Amino acid sequence: MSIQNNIEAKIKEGFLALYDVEIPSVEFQATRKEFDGDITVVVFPLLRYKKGNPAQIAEDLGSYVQENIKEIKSYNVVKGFLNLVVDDAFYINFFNQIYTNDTYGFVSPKADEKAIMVEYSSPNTNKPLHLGHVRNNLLGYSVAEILKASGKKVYKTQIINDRGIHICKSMLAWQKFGKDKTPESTGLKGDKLVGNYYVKFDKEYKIQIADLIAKGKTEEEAKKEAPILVEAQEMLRKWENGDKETVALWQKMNQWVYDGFGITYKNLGVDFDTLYYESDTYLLGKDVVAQGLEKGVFYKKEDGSVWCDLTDEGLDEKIVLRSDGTAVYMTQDIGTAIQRVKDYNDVGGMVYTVGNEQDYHFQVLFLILKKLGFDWAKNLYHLSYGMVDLPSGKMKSREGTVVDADDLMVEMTTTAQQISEELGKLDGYSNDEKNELYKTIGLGALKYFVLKVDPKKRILFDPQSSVDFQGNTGPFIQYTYARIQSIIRKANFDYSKIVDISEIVLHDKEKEIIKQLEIFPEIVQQAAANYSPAIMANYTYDLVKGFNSFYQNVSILGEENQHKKIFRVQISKKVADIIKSAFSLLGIDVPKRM
RNA sequence: GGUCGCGUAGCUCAGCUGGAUAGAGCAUCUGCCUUCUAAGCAGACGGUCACAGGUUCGAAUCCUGUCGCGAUCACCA
Repeated sequence: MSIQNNIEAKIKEGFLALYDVEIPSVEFQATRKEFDGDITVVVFPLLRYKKGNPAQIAEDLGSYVQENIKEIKSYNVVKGFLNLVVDDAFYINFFNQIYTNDTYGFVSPKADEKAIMVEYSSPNTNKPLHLGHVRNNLLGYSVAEILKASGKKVYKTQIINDRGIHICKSMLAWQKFGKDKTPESTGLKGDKLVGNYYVKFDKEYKIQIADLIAKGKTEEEAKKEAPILVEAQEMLRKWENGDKETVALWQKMNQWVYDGFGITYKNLGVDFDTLYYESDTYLLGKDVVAQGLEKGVFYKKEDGSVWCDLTDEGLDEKIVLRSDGTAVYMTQDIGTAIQRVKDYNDVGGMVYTVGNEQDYHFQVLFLILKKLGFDWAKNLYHLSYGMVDLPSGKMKSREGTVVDADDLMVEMTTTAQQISEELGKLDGYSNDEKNELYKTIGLGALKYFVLKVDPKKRILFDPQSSVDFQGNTGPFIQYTYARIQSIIRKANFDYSKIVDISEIVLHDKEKEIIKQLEIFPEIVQQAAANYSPAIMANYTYDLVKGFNSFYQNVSILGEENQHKKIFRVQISKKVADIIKSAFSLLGIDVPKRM
């Protein structure tokens, strides 16, 4: 039983004994540091059950608790707050208990529990990944890892948007303007090469529009009639009809893109358990629509199009099948969701990592799946995140105002290298080891920068001022980890034995750290429940701040009392372990030195 | 216009399932490397928690309205 549960039970018991009234719950908070104590009982809410002076009630309860719980050393009352001082022995015991637990804070998945499928990344295959995708990837990966740690079985997946008019645009432009160019011949990453032709298409398209307008067409007409667009549409029709040449070209260029993406994913450190391709799934969902029609979930309009009426739910009517019988985006998403549960029959819920411009779409999708009667539909979550904006505004691929994912990672690594070289602490490291470290630090800075912010908030990224390496940053936390590794390397004595409670008196800083360690399992659960890597990031920062203060103010290896020395090394090691665990949930590596 | 989200220090963000005097980092300014890594520590400065009402013993937090910013409301994806 945790100390808090124990106190809660005794407060209830005491309340009954003192006032003959039963209370349903007790409100706790950590004691603010300007007051003496560890745990605080807020008495105000109890006044509902027993009228009186809150300070007096606090006094009575404090006295009762102190007498009945041996870990409560003393108490004091400030207004309606009952501050309880917990005995050192409790914290030392607690620490001893978790010290050797390598998976502290993590819950292993239960055999009979349903799995969650987490979708993220889901790029279009006509252009390279940019900073927006980076946020998506980091969020999706991290939430998947956090869910795993919280005790869920997780499948990571994506739906690759590998078909459609936008894909045909880059295919067509390549055919027209770069037929002999390949990743091999140009030395370009495949996704970059293909992306260049997507931009090229847009340029050509704009020229043709201007041309048509000059010849007297309206802008609207020009946009529809530009020959290059008409050709792209024709190409899409050919693809849909299975035209051999078109399909072969599509396969070739998509493969270039996949090879490029593969490199980016590897560098970013994200992975997937299973992949879905839109070219396989875009026709799915039509049967379901037919079934939904029978059930009366959908209805048909005169022109043959099928709709779902969501006006009762405060939403609009939504089309689920075109009048010509073809699928729309919504049809496809309905079909894909169902397909996934068919493929992985232990899946009981899904998380979709998609930007907040699609909030409405997912609201509708989830509602429709519920109406269709799928029991897993209640466990669908849209992990909606804010856009990443530049000081100049929104990123636009076609206009070349994007921050490229590969370039960004290189820049971060270079910055890490510059700082490391200035500090010059890496004597004895080989070039390979150094380069590996620069990557760890650079990516750590980038990932932490992105993940520490609440997902639903938009991020402003200024390439000029770039990402910090000091203060509340990834490298700051990595640095603390590296320092602890240094202590462990230097601790050339046996510190494996558990320290006896009677041998030491806790330093305030040590107590702070143990309290922080105590809440780690709760933080994992909280981060999972809120789908929020930011909660994990901010926790780690608090833990590290506490440790640094300890490190700078208290001697560890220089401590003369052997018991204290051992205990301090153990605390340091445990903090390092938790940093590593917490950062692994954010997808961030930690270095042995830096 | 309807709907949804956001608005906290000069800047970037915590805190939001209501509790004590609203916290960090960056920037600016003071100290601290003959002692375990100064990417650090200790401190100073900095606030009408967008605004106005309401609920409550108590509101940055919950409710209503206003303003500002963003997204969305396609037989596009």
